[in-house]
Amino acid sequence: MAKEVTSRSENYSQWYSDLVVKADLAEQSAVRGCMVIKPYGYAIWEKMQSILDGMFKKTGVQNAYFPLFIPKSFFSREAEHVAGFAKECAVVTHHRLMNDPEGKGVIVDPEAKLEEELIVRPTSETIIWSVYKNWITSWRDLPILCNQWCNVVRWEMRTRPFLRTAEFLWQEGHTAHATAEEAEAKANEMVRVYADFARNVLALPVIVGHKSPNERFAGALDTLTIEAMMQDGKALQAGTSHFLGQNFAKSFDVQYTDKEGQQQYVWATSWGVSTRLMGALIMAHGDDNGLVLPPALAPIQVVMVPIFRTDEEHAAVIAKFEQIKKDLEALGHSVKIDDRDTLRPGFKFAEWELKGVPVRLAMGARDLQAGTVEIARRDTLEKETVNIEGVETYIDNLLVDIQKGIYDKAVKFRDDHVEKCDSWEEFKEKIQTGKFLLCHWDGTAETEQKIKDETKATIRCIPVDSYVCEEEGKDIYSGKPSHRRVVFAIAY
RNA sequence: CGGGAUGUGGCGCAGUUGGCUAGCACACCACGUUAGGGAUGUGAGGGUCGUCUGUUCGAGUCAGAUCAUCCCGACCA
Repeated sequence: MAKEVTSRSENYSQWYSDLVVKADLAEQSAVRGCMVIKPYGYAIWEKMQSILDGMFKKTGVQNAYFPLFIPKSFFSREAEHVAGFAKECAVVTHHRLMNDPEGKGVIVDPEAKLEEELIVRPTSETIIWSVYKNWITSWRDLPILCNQWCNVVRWEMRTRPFLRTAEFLWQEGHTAHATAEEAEAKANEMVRVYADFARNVLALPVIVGHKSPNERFAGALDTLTIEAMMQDGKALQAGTSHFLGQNFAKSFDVQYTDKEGQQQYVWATSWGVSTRLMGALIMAHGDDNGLVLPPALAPIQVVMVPIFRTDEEHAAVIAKFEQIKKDLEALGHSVKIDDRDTLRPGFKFAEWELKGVPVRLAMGARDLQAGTVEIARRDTLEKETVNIEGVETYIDNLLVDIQKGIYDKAVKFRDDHVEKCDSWEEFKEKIQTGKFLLCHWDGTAETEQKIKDETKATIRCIPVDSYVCEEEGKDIYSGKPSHRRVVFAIAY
């Protein structure tokens, strides 16, 4: 029987696409560059949402919702911001359809042309700041800490499931503060939330750092990022948090009266993560048998597959499963008994592996006799048979183990693929083999651009927690003096 | 938008220099035997070949146009 998933070694990108489809996460939709997220894939996204949302709320952030459509004129207020998005927007020009008088089908009613076009949001800064203007008049109104879960549309020229789709789901937080310090602290706090989430829930060992000016968000003074490494050694920007300074406040004239009675512009941040996190998860942990979900994220943590010949055996196994299920649920775990009687056990094993369920139990006549159950862990594919007594405690511990195992494996992989590099010749060669290279950089956009032109590698970040390397040296390309190393990699 | 490629049942493909009722594997449906790692036998159903126009006695096959998709760039979370 042929493998469902193409081997990674052949073509990583093909492997990834196959995995997305075969694991029942998503499929291509009829709309260019968009995808249909299927129930199983969406359950994973929902879980991400609920965990993240809880983390946001602990920092005082509240959810809100702003319109999908943004009047075109809003975009003309922040020049730098628009430069970053104008090229890739979907624009609504009409509001009505009509029957084609010439023949079949419907056409856009030319009478229904909008006076002002509406832009389908590529991000909501402009509309949110036009609203914030009315919300903020006094220092007592600050800070404003809002987040919205929504979809956005960017008419990308090239799309890829979960990593870059024309429409994607995300959350975008937008905050307004009285002082620069407070805003910067918030941007920093939120990137920490992302890093914690990535490491503890997604088991992704991300690198936290600042973006170089070239790679910054349009309109930001500083962009913080979490950068993850995929199994082909390429980088994926998994989340960003921006310190926007007073750019948006000035463009949208958002001022407050301070305690001294002076008019002041507010300071802003924005931060977001998207369904791209799903892509990160798949590419970082998946193997040739399919998805590997960390227990903290898995919508189903334990799946149970009964093996039986007769109705009596079936009933006995299911009864045992029900008991274990109850015990596991009492410990807060999500469990599924796969009681489909039309499929053979081997098929179910393969299917649940494809879907990445962390722990699988199998029980048949043999086990009923012996009072045991077979436990398989998805991350290592190891199987063992344990006594049914106290199995819930065993699984409880096993899930913790698996979570740690997946993370540790990813950390090891990353550490094995990060190295210092001080020779330009070596750089050109090694960067193509899927490595993060820690190199000196003279801090100029020119050098960064030249390196990008010659090798496609970009500065992923100037790290602030892992791989921090403050030391004197010479720029790898220009030879000019440098005070620290930065992370170079080829990115998705 | 530049370079390359592809459109044939649900998915993946074959279909030669135009020729007869468009084929294969998988999936689907029915029945039987099976069930500890993606079972198997028999039978059944489903496509008008992306779209339009042309050439021809005859077009999935040739020509033109058009639409769509994919890959490689530029752009980007």
